[in-house]
Order: sequence, then C-alpha cells, then structure tokens
Amino acid sequence: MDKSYRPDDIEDRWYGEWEQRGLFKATGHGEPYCILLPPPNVTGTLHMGHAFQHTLMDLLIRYQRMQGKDALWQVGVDHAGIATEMVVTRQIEADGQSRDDYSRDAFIDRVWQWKQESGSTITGQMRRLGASADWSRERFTMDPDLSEAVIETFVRLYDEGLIYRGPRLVNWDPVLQTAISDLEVVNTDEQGHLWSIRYPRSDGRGDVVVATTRPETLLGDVCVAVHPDDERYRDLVGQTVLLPLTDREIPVIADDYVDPEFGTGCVKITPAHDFNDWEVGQRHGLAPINIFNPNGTINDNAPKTYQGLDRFVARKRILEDLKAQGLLIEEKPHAMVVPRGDRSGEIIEPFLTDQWFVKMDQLGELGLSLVESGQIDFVPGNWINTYRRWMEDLKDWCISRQLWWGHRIPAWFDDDGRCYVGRDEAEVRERHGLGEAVSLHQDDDVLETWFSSALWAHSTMGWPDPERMAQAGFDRYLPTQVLVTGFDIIFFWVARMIMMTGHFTDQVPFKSVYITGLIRDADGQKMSKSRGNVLDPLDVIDGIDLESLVAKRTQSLMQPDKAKKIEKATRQEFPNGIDSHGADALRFTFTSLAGHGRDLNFDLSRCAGYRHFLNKLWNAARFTLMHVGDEPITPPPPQALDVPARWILSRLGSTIKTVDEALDQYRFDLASQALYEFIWHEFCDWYLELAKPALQAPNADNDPACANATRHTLAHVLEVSCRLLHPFVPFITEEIWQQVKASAGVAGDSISTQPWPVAAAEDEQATRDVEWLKAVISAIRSTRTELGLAPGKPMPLLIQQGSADDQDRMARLGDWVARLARLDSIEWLSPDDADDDADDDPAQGAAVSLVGQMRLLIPLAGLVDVTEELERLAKQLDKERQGLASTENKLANERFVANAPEAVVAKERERLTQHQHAVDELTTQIEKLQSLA
RNA sequence: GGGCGAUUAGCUCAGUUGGUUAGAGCGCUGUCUUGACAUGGCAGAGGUCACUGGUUCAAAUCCAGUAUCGCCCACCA
Repeated sequence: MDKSYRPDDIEDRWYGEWEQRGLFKATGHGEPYCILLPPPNVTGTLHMGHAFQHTLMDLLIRYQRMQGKDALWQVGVDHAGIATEMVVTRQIEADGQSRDDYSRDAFIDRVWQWKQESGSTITGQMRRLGASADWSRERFTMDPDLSEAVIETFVRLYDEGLIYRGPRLVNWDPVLQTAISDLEVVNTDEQGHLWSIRYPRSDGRGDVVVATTRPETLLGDVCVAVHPDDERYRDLVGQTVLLPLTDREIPVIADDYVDPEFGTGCVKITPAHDFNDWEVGQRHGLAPINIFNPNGTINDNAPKTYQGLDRFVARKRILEDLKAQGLLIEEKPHAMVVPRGDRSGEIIEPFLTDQWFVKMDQLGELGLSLVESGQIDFVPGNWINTYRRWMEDLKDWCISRQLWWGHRIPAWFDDDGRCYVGRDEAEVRERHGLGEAVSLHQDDDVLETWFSSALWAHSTMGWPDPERMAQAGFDRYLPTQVLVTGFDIIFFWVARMIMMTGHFTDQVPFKSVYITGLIRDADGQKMSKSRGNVLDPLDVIDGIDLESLVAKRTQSLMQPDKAKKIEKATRQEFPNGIDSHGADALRFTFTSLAGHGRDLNFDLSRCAGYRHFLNKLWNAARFTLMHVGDEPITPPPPQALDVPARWILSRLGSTIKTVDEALDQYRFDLASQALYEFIWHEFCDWYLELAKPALQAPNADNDPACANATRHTLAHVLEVSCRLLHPFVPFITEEIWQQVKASAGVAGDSISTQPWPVAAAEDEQATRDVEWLKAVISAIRSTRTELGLAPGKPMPLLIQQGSADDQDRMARLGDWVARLARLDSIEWLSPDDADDDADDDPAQGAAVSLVGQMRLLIPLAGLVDVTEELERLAKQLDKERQGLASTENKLANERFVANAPEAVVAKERERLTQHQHAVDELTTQIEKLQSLA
C-alpha cells in the first residue's frame, strides 16, 4: 500500500468492477427494500443537492444490501420538457440555425439525437460518486412502456371525469409561449411604478381616478369597480365611464374585492389579464377582453395604433398618450410583487387559453388521507404540516403545455372542434363511431413533465401491463421504503405521486419520505450561478485548477457585469483551485452534516478534514497489514485476549450498535460521528498503540500466543470496521477489505455483498480497565508537557496510596502505562514514605498528579523550576475547588437529596469525596513545595 | 398577513426521554520527524448555550414572551 491515501487511484478501479459483476442488481431473494431515485432531468448535471441525496440513498441501499435484504435502487431519468427544449434550441442556434427551421417531427428527432449523445452525463456522474443503483432497470420517462402508462392514466382519469379541458386564465410565459404551473412562478419583490389615470364619466360630470401598475392592460378593461360601502362613489355605481384611448364605454360596478383604503378606492378591472379581475368579471357577468397575442404583443382587440407592439413598448406609448391627453395624473415608485417564470426569468402573463386540467378534489382527499392515516410518514415529522396545508388548498392541476417534447395529449379534434379522448386514433374512432370520412387532428399540446413523474413509482414497476408488472416485481417492491428528496418538490412531485399511485394501485408509493435540507455554501448562502458560489461535486471529488474554476463560474452569466466580482471572490476563496478530495471524503462530509431539519453549509475545509480521516484509516490499515500478513490467522481462544483486545472488541460492538440505531432513525450524522470517533480516537489513538508491545520484539518472540491473538484482533477489527464503514465510504473500504480479508479469515469477492456486522456483548471489565489506563497515561503526559519535560525522555514513576484496585491494575497493566507514558520504571512507595514529616519524602522533589486515590510522582531531580510546578498545582487546585464547591452546594440542598434519584445523589457524593481528596492532596503538596523553596 | 425553522467556542455543527465542570471538526497556541500516518502525535487555550421571565431539587434541554436571521405560502390595484 502507498504511504498516503490517494483516492483517485482506488476509486477509478472499483466502480467498473462492481457494475460488471452485477453486484447492484436486485437479487429477488430476501426481504425487499426499494428506493426510488427522484429522476433527475435528462439535461442535468450532478449538483451538490443531487450528490447529497444520492449519497444518502446509496448509503441506505448498501446498508440494507449488506443486511441481506433484496435491495433495489430503482433509477431513471426524466425527459424534462421545457429544460430539454431550451437546451436543444440553444444548440440549434449555436449551429447557426433557428428553431423555426424545424418541423415538429424534425425537432423531436433532434432532441432524441441529443438525448442519445449527452443524456447520460448525470448517470455517469452518479457512478463516479459510487451510487450502487441497479442500472439494468434504468428507465426514461419517455420509454415506450412508461409512455403507455401515461396514456393509460390520462384516458382513465378522463373517463372517470377527473380530467377536463376548458378556457381558463393560466400563467403564460410569453417567451417560451406555454402555460406553466403556479409552482413554476417565482414571485419576486421588485420596484415598479403606480400610475394614477383619469377615466372621464360618460355623463361629463367629472371623472374617476384609478391606480394601476400595468397601464397597458387598460385596453382590456371591462369595468371600474368600487367598494359597495364606499360613500364617495355611491352615485357612480351603475353609471359608465369612457375608457381612455379607446372608444369603449365601461360600467362602474360595486364589488367588495375593492379595498377602499388603497389609492382612490377605484379599481380598473381587466378579467383577461389578472387573476383577481377574472373573479370579479365572473361575478358580474362581464366577458373578458384579451388584448395580448401569445408572444406578449398587443392583438387585434386593441386600437390599431397599439396592435403588434410588445407589452412593454405599448405601456410606454400608452403612458405618453395618456399624458398628452391630460389623463395621467401621477406616477410614483411602487414596491410590488412581480411573477417571473422560473425557467425563462420572464414576467409571466395571466393569459386566457384552452388547457387540460386534473380535478383535485377527490385526488387531494385521497392524498391527504394516505398521510393522515400514517401509511406514509415524513422525516423530520414536521414536514407533514407543509404537506397538509398544501393538500387542503389544492387548485386543479393544469397539465397541458404548449411544447413539442413530451407525451402528446391523447385527444383528437374533428373539424368542428369536438374533442375525443382515447389511447390512440383507432380507439377514438371505434369508441365514438367515427368513420374514415371524419378527419381527426391530435391535440398539439403535451403533458407537463410532472404528470409522468407522478407515475414513477408504479410505472417503473411495469404498470399497467400485468406481464411487465410481474417481471418488474410490482408486488414485491411496491410500496417502496423511503423517498429521499428535498422539500422543494414536495408539491411538484411527492404529493402527486402519492395521489396517482394511490388512485391507480391502492398502494402508497413509499412508506417514508425523508426530506433533506438544502446544501448552501460555507457562509450559508444559497448556491447559484448568479452568485458565482456554485461548487460542482465532481470538482470537489477530482479537483480543479483555479483558472478552470474561474472560467466555469463566470461563463454564460445572466448578468455578465457580475463576472469581475465573482472572479475576485473565487480567487480569494480558492487561491490554489480545489484539491482532489475523492468521492469517499465527499460522501462522508454529506453524511456527517446530514442532521435533521436543517439546511447544511458545505464547508470545503470540513471535507478536507474527512479526507484526512480516510488517510488515517488508510494508515491504520497499512500498519495492520504490515503485522498480520496475508495468511489466515488462527482465532485465539477467548482467554488469550489481553485487556486492550477485549476493550477494542467491546468498543467495536458498541459502535455497531450506535450506527444501527442511528441509521434506523435516519441520523446519518450521528452514525458518521460514531464511526469517526471509533476509528480515530479508539482504534488508532489507543488500540494500535496498546497493540504495539505485543507485536514487537522481544515480546512477540517471548509470547507468540499473545502476539497471535493481537494480530488476529487487529485483522478482525479492521475487517469489521471496513464493513461498518462501507455504506458511507465504499471505495476505500473495498480496497482495504480486499487486502485484509485473508488474514481476517473471511472470503468473498466484494465487500458490498458481505454481511453487515453484528454487535457483540460489551466487556465492562475491560472497558473500566482501559478507562483507568487512559486516565493514568494522560495524567502523566499532561504533567510532563506542562512542566516542559522532554517528551521523549524516559522517566521513572513513583506511586503513593492508591486503592487495591489501583494496585491490581498497575500490576496487570503497568507495562502499557510504561510504554505509552514513556516511563523507565514504576515503583510503589510504601505508605510510610507519605508521612508528612519524613525528611526523605520523595514527593518533595517530584511533580504530582492525581488519578482517583493514586498520587503519581515524577521525580524532578532539579530539572524543573519549583515555581513552575507550583503554578501548575495551583491551577489544578483551583479547578478542583470549583468542582468541590459546586458539589457541596448541591448536597447542601436538602431538597436535592430528598428529591433526586438515588443514583444521582450517590454519584454526587462520590464526586464530593474525590474533589475533597484532590483538594487535600494538592494543598499538602503545595505546602511541601513552598517549604522547600 | 399566515406558517415553519434557527440562534451553543473565531468558523461549521452535535448535544436522545431534564442529572458530572456543555462536546467534535476546522482554525489557534506550545511541542515532537517516537518504525502506520506531519493529511500526523502529544499537551493546551477558547463558551453568561440570543435575551427576559417561569416550571423543577436540578434547564442548553420543558413552558411563555422578546429580539435577530432564514425559508415556505398568500389576490391588494
């Protein structure tokens, strides 16, 4: 093995091997355990959020696989309608063409071509991360059978009356020219203007003044509304006003939607271009007037002068014209909420179009009841509130999109505009008795991407075809165990999956939903391209030089003027680029940070810390292998195990238990912490040191049985630790395990299919022994350092007092004390020597430390300044006095003694004795030294 | 406007049903190339657990309120 841990060397090798051997395929044997991968966009590349979630899913899958379960990680990719069209359109433009050059079929062909070439970026990256998915079952939402599931779902819902089509006001993206869902609209706070406009009364008796942030929409006004109780305008209601710039007269109506306190208390009503106004128009039977074309220009319903103008150009022109006519009274700045499309960033237009909707009343109730009944639980539990609140206030789901890439809606229109729904044209003709003479045209719209994603749980299990269902293990893997995902798609996806799988299969898609936090940068900022603080997980894994990183962060920014600032910050934060950390270190960072209910700040220095941890493990393995060789070691009889061996085996058992309990509750952070603590601070810091004497000459020659037992323990603990760590850090553990398996007496091709370790019983006696040993050694080391005694120089140790236990332990464990504390001798002084009056009291010229009843003396022999030792003792005394005071206070409180559990009081009493003893000892020692000085 | 969460060491975070003198990593200080590891060892420094009250023998932990920050949802022109 290399002296240093080099993740790139080992990680490359193993993944291909695992996949080739088919180790990640579901076996079909044993208790099933299935996780669905939320299908990433086919256009996507792995970002931190994916890497985090995939690490957790992979950990669970590997853990369960090792438990002997039939672990299936069902993966796949989403066709992502809008995102994919944007990517391919951009590519077409880069080729010097325009999208308009393409027919629908030609465009779709081009998308498929793109998909074949670059649609697997993210799955390649998942492999780099170590994701142990069953790639043989990888699916794409537009695979023929998944498309069949989509059509089937649509038709059935339509037949059940749960899908309908109709003209509705929807969120319209004028750039992408498609409807988008409420969830895809981001409401941003922006500074706009509020204009006050005069509408003259038809009867010539003055005018009314309305305030608006969107003056161009006045072309579509159908009335002016006032509050019914508003005294000021009582006489106006029922009258008409002249709509400026047009030749229309519109009524004044009363509606309590109007807030009389705001502005003038008069509101212009444009039902075709505002959701509230739509409601008002409906209530008063006023037909909406649509003034926009789909691309956001003014249409023929407006006066000629404005036709064809872009909505914002039109706004400017209208304001000028109003001003010219003296109808513009005031313009003032106004803070407002502007709806923007999350894909295009454009201002969204409420727009009247024919769209398809799924009725949500019945499905919503079902989705709610499946969670309320406890069939699905959320981790952390409070997310159920978010889910509940949304489900209780569902609006019908607009599922049609005016795109080309996606599942085309299975509806056909005849020449009279009558609509027929069916699985295909032939079925439509048959169902509705339409002969060949009737010409049919399929609806041009496609279904939004989330419609097919909503079926993911059962469509990947073969639904609706019975044969495919049997083959895919529909009955076996559904419901799946846990869905790991971010809160941001609870509405988009989680809720809809629950409703759809529930409705069509009478099952829940998953039993638990584990909601992860968001990955932020080290300062808690959201990672975003525009902030220039995005970390690519692949760069953390493989490293990247500074120039490439700067280039990556400053390329194709929406606001190119930010490039300089981003470059500067990047150069400052990563003066040497980013080091290679390896997939294992990144994974361990994620699991360590994965507490509940909290976003996590990704700090690269923490990732480096875990790379160091893996280096530590690597070197512990080197040390072990150096001593254990590669032949099986005869297992020693239990009585041949020395105290350190019994201790480390006991600690290993506790660690297994802790990890099991933590993972059971999805506490990845606690599990990681326990492993870190065990490997570094117990196995490396103490056990390896305690094992050395037995392994080295002359001890090893004198006591070969002990040496054998130690070697066996080393190999065994390392081998089990590898298995324990494997779900967290699969690569390094495979590498080490392959080398230690022989000496540990274990056989197998790969660690990933080895059994999960089982915790042995704790060995309390060995634990207490080693706690004592550590206390004694630490006390001596501390004394030496504080007095500035050469750390490498062997010293003698004298011991006074001490209990029978102390004496017994020192007899059994003294060799280890001497070795680890660098002592050349240990000598018990007879009680007489401790007499205060004795002139030859050895303690007079020694540094003293206390462990329980024992006084540990290191003779100073004039090596050390007495004042220094006095300072050290004074410091200790101070600490002990504080402890004593706090304990005394507690015990002096009668109610404490009376009410606290006996064990707590007893503990406190014991503590009192110890502090008292220490204070006495230290005081005596200080007096002695002072008399000497 | 409604809801959720957070506030613990310089930084990033643990702290389970209340019970030692509140822990870890990174950073910091001192020291050591000791035969696994300087990506390291050993020893240290560093905290009024946001604030104010309350419950309790006992509060970082439970309750109420306050402050600050963050997120989600919401129709005010």
